[in-house]
Amino acid sequence: MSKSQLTLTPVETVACCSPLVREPLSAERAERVTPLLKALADPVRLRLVSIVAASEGGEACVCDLNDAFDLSQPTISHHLKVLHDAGLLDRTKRGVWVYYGVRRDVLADVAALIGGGA
Amino acid sequence: MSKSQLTLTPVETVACCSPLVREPLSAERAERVTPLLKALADPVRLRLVSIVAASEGGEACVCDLNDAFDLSQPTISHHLKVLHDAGLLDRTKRGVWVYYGVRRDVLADVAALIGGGA
DNA sequence: CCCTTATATCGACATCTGTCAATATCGACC
DNA sequence: GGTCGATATTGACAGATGTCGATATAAGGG
Repeated sequence: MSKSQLTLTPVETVACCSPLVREPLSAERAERVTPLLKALADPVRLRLVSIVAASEGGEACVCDLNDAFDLSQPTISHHLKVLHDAGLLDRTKRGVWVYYGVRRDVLADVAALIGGGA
Repeated sequence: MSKSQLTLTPVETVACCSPLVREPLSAERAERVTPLLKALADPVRLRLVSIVAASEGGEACVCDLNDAFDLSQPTISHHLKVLHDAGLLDRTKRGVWVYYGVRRDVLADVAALIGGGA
């Protein structure tokens, strides 16, 4: 690990340490991991991740995602941005379309943090 | 399962189904699971769960939890209530003290939902 | 009984968040 | 270059959330 502990991103932080139940989480680690959980803690975003993850190749076009919800296009775009900024979704532009792909490794790290001691 | 799907609690819902990445989460399931993630998606509550879970016997006294934070006692009490209401922590009163214990099974179910396909 | 100690509830407040309509940007195609 | 379709950004607003101080409740000890 070349980066200083002080500059770890949420994704790096959640990947680096023992699960919740092993030893108390430090305040700094908790602060850095929380954005990932906040990103998942919304019904629309949870479904977005799920739809993307369950799609072939683990990615889906925004046009399809918009159709899956009864929400405005800007709202979906906003939620996708939140998930992307958190590091949970990759973004790829192909022609006019944008595809979001799930970071399964990050999901797995989050899961390991929460349930790693069970 | 004796209860109707319509009355499932968050804890029951998260325990019952396939992970995010297997098949798209329905809107109703997403709505029912989200409270659990919201409960975890706060740095103070994440640390509370961690401290409780890492304690001997998987439970800790509120008095100790208060001391671990630079926050007012009502604030900690509020966060513990959120975690308890979500079904993540058990509450036991022993004499004057209240002990909160972690529901490892629920944590495991949440983890399985998020990372179950990795 | 009263007092003390532990925990919860209430009311208030500032901040954060989800949503939309309007608008901007970016690519492709004519 | 102009237009059109796909996605992002902006600004506004209502409602949710985290925090506190003050107060309530509950249990034990004198």
